[in-house]
Amino acid sequence: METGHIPAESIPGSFDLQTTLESGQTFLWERTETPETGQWFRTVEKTDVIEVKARDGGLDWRSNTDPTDSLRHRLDLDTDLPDIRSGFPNDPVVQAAIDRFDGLRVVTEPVVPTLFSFILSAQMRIDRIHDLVTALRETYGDRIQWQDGDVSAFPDPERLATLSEAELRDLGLGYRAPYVKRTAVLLRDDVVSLETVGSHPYETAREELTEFVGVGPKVADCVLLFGMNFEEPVPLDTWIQSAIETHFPEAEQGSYEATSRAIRERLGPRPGYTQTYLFTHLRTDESNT
DNA sequence: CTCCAGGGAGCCT
DNA sequence: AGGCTCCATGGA
Repeated sequence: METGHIPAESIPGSFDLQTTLESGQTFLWERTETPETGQWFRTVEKTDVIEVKARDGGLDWRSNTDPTDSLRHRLDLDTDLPDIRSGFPNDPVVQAAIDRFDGLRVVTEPVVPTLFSFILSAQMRIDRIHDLVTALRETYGDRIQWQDGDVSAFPDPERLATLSEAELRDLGLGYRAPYVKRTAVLLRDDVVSLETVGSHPYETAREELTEFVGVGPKVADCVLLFGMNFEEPVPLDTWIQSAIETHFPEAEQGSYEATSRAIRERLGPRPGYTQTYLFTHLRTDESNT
């Protein structure tokens, strides 16, 4: 096992590890918390196990490989966060979100697990999405040997494509079970290439992602924002729709496509970042203003 | 009991 | 293109 540290001085602006990993952007990390060791987060990327812990504004890490480059990319540690936040619109609810969440960053997680995660996300609470992603990992993912017992990687499309709809329903996926299987087949057979999608402009890429089953415009936006490093997507989920009604009523245009363009214009140069702050704020604020 | 959760597919006009 | 209806599951 290797260990190391990513110092705060190398990160432009602050970083809140827990909020970033537990705000519904990614479902691929497990939190392990003990009084002796503190709060660690663990994920598996192919055959690499990566563990991180916040310390002194930076990150301690433990891994079976040097994860520094991967972490900097996944957790957006090279982005000048104060610069991003200063571009947010001068709107009361947006400013309230900024005040509450200091070091929230928008992740770029491995795209295939992100795609399946957000297919599962339809009409589900965030804790349950994480539970289902974990169930998929632990039931059908490859085991990677690690310190105190094995850990599980997210199963690849080839594996998921071999599963029956009934096997997926047994995990609690409900009506999303056939979506997962059919999308896995499309990926396995390379009917839709994620690499090609990623090379196209935002709206084209979103349209192409909806060729997967269980992927409409909202899920596609989440995949582009949290898995493919696009800056434009503003996923219009129930929370953001509600925020539009209350705070940006003129952006409501009837259709997803038109409303998406209108709200994007109102959220500054990095709409996806603004959206993530808004979503995290509204979802966790009881007064809901 | 009802209502809701980071929606989308299938089918209708 | 746009509007309906149905879809599993678990928690409040």
